[in-house]
Amino acid sequence: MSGDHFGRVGGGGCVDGFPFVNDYSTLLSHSDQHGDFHGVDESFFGFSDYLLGSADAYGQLIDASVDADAFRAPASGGGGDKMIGGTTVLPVTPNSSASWSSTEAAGEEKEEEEAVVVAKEDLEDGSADKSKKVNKPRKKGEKRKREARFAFMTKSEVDHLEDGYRWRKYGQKAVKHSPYPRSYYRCTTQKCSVKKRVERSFEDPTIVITTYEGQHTHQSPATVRGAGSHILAPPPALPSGFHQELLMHQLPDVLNNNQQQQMMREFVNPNMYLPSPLQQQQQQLQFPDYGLLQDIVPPFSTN
DNA sequence: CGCGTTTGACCTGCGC
DNA sequence: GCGCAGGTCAAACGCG
Repeated sequence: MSGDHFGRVGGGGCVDGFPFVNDYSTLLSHSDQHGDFHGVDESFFGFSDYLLGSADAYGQLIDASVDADAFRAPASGGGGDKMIGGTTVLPVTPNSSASWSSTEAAGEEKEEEEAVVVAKEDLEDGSADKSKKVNKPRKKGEKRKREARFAFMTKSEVDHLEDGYRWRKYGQKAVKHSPYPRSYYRCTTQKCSVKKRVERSFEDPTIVITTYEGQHTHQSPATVRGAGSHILAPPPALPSGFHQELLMHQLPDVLNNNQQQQMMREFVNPNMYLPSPLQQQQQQLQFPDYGLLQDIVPPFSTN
């Protein structure tokens, strides 16, 4: 456990000096998948699977780098000393060679560009052949593109958490061994291919597991419209007593602080990053029970 | 009418 | 090769 601690959520609502109205305990997971992503992929899906699996296995997964007891706590419904009283962002992917260095990230972008080109060609060439419903044929041997992912658990009564972006649901699937379905969302902004999956933990139905994939290529619509503060307003549809707590977040230790911060901003909402601690404080105080994603970001913004 | 959701069908990757 | 599970598509539908 000598991993880099690049963020710590104080149990009393303090994050490295940043006051938090909620004592979010966060532990996110992230994976970067490109080339032969097997190792990383496994770590990611392993993580997901463990979330849905037994607590023991769950503990096993993170045993290598994380205090299993602390990790297990969320599944127990956050009893006792508030899940991970002081959450430590801990290294994951012990065996993973995955890295999120800027060079690799750039490589992935390139890969993605190529994918887009291919898709375009398919569209033009195969426009006449639309008999096939789904499917743009991929180059042979080409693996399905997977963008960097970023997952976190949230204790929430609502499945789809507001994060400032607009999402369109494009699918829903039953999850094996879980009574709760998994929903698939895509960012509605054109040219933005960010996706997100939302599912509920079957072990603790109060926990929502959200997985982002890809990076937004635009500003948050809400931010653009509402000059920054709009997105922080609680959604009107929130039930009374709405409560959500971010349970976990985890970033690979191969990232340095700057990269982690960057990821957080890109994955979640780049506009939620507020350079001024005072602004952060004001916003958080203003909306104590909402905006989990905003609340994730500050801890990583404190360098 | 535009936008978002629902839902069944289809495709892909992977393990056996 | 086959079956399963995850992921995606798109028509149909609902809502404001």
